[in-house]
Amino acid sequence: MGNEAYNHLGIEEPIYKRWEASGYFNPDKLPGRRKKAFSISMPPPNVTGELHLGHATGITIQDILTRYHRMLGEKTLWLPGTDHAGIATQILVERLLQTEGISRHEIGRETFLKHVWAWKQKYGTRITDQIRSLGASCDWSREHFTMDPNLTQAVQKAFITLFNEGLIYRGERLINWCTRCQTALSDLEVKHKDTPGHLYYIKYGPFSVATTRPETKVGDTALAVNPKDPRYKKYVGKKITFETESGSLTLPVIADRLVDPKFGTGVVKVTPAHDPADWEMGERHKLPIKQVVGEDNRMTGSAGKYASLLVSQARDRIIADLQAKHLLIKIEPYTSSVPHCDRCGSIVQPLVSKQWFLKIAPLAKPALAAVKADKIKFVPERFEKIYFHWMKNIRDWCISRQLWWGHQIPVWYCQDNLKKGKTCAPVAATLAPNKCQTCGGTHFIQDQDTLDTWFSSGLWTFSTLGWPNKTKDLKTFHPTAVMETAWDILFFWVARMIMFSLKFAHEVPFKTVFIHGLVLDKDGKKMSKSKGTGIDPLPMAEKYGTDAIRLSLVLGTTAGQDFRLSEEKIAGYRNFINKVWNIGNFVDRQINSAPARTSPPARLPRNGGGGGVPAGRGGGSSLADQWILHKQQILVNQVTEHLNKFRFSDAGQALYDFIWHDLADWYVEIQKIQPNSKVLLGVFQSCLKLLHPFAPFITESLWQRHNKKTQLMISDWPKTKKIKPGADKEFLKIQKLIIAIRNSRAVHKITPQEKVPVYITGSATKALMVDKGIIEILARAILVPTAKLERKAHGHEAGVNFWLELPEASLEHLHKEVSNLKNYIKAQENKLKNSQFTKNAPTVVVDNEKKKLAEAKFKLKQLTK
RNA sequence: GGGCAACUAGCUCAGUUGGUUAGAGCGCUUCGUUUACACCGAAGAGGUCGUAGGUUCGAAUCCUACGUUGCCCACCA
Repeated sequence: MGNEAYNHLGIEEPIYKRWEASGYFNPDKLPGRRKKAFSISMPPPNVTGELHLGHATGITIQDILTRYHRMLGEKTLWLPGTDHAGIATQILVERLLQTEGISRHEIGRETFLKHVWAWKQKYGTRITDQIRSLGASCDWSREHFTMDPNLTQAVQKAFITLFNEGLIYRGERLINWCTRCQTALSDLEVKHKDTPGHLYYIKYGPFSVATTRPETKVGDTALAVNPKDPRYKKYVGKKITFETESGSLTLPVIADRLVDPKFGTGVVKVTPAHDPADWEMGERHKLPIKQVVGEDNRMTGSAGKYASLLVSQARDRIIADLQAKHLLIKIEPYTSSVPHCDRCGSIVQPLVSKQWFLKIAPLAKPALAAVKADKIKFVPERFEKIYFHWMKNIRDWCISRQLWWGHQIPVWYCQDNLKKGKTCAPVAATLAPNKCQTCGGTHFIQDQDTLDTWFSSGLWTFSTLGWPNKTKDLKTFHPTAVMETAWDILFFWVARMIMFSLKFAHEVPFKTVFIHGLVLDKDGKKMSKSKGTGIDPLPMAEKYGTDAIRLSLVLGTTAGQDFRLSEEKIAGYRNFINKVWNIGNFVDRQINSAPARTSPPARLPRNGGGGGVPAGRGGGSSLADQWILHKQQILVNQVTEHLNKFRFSDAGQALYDFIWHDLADWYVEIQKIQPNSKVLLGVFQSCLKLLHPFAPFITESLWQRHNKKTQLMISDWPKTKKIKPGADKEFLKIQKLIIAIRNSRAVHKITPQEKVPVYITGSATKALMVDKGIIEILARAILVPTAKLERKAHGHEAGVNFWLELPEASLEHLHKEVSNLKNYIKAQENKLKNSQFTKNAPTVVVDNEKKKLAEAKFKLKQLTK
């Protein structure tokens, strides 16, 4: 009975249901008077998302923080939600419709959006259900979606405010255009990949010009050289006329610092419409802009005879034409950095387009200052540097997307004057204005574009609490305490939340940013679904239990550091969970079967030899009881301290070590000899509390065996106390002696069944004999106290010499120890002889070294008697 | 081109402001079904902390170079 391994199946789901039904995920329903508020905003996963280990890591850490602070008695809110994920969701639904042969252009915007909402209705809870299965104790009654009416209201309010302040503007500028997604992208959504290609050297009159994109040469509007380059000084400011693949052309020669004289030939063709650097030069020198690549990835009408060709075709044609005219000097293999769409992976075309932009500098400045002033702290700290660097070099943010799924830009254009060929000033408003302020017209149409998904997520911490309304939640829970996220969305999201929150909520969005690492596969590669190298957390949870998954994602990891995960690791923590389960079974058995034996054996008064056990403390408790209670209190202090400092791994590791190696390996074994079920139960329940944030299911399940009416989730966190040093000293001697005897037995190949007489002698003999029973059983020995040392000892520990009764003395195993001791003593003596050391080192350190030397010498003497 | 991180036992990783004879898990070796647990217990082997210098009484820990790997940022055509 009760001998079965822990089976999480059938345990986790009812427990989660009970938690949720209790209402305690909601801070308003928590019992007791809770003054201090603690809140975390959950980074909203994409509605299209499927739970991966990255989510699981974040959810686990956030849940640890949430459960910990709830147990501390704080008014704790963890607010969940999902993100509409503009591009990702639109692509997904488009593909879905395509399988039915429907294109979104056929059905139109309104019908398409109905399909997307229907999809969201159907599958949008998948990700939140998965988050529930991880045990997340977030307040589902406050769940939000970025396109909820109140969040949409927040987005509109934010946009209109920025618009009216002149921080949002519309303009024709060079942007990143994904020809596949058919939308503009922000700089962040573009990933540069080193791509092997060619460097073409083309004859431009007197110059040789190197380029990787010869097809853009039909869009050239200048040639540029470095102002300091003596080779070309005489050309600067002049116009040159030269032969091209399509006839003769005249271009000005400008001087610009952007040109690197060492690269290529030091002469650059300038194509302002299709290259960021060229665009910048074009602005500086007021160059004409000639767009030759269109949004459809084909050459435009301005490209002359190459018009309507695909970009790649145009390139081949131009090269052929140049060759025919002997204008191509040479081709070199060359690897250059080519922009790709972060979403779909196709090549991004830089081109000029009319888009909405957010002026970022006025927002970035306070966002920088807040972190500099430590109003926001990053854990680990090094990410502040990365944040600063990015913030300082940030450029205006292209916020409009040519998508249908998202927040439609709340800007209205008057149509009436348009007929007369005039344009009125656009108006930013939630609804169409009644009357045009410019012309009195009454017909308006709304801007067709939507906002970048990250515009709405940037408002997340406060829009979910009710902003722009002045709600109680906003007042109570904002700023949030911690933002827990991965480093890969530091710029996308964290930086923008800081800017927006300072702008609109007039305070920081969170006080600490905790950054976890990415989960890598066991070969150290980023997990990838397409490559099949990923571990899917849900089947793993099914197999090993959710608690084991949670532990494997937190223990043995460091903040900000990517870490590897393997199934073996998860199995290891499953074993630990099983250990906890079995300790629970043992505790039950002790309580039920041995209630009469709870009083410990009578104690002899201890002399302790100075600094021993505090006499009054613990009354009738045994040395083992005192030891475990002492260690237990150290554990409470450590776990609390680690959690306060976001050292989740250290906290979990301390628990793992204590529960397995102190509680199970020693104290439980001693309970079989010297039961004290009161202490046992107390220590165990304290462990359940400390472990609960990490492994909520098993701890709650075990807790409710003895506390049917209460929930561990809302029990009080154990209190930290000052540690009295030395309270464990006497028991440590017993432990050492047992280990030493076991060691000797193993070396001498004494089988475990065989109980052997062990002779002990020395000053501590009397004290140790008090716990004779423990030593004899755990070391499988019969202790024989002896007046004096009768032969060479097999060991010296804890103030006694001991030797085993063996037909022949075999002391070989001691040789190594003796030689180690000798070496150590020599090193210590040298150290202490060094006057520089004794002079400079703190006295505590010196004294400690002296003490260690004395101990080693004494031990050596005992062993060589 | 700039920057960041990692390099510690066969493998995966700790090592909290420099101070015990550098730790854990897995794996390995030997032994063991002792009434919580074989998803277990006991004992053990295994590391000159990437390399070379430097600072210091003292360095895995601080500084400087270098090497290897990974990542981020960047307008080098």
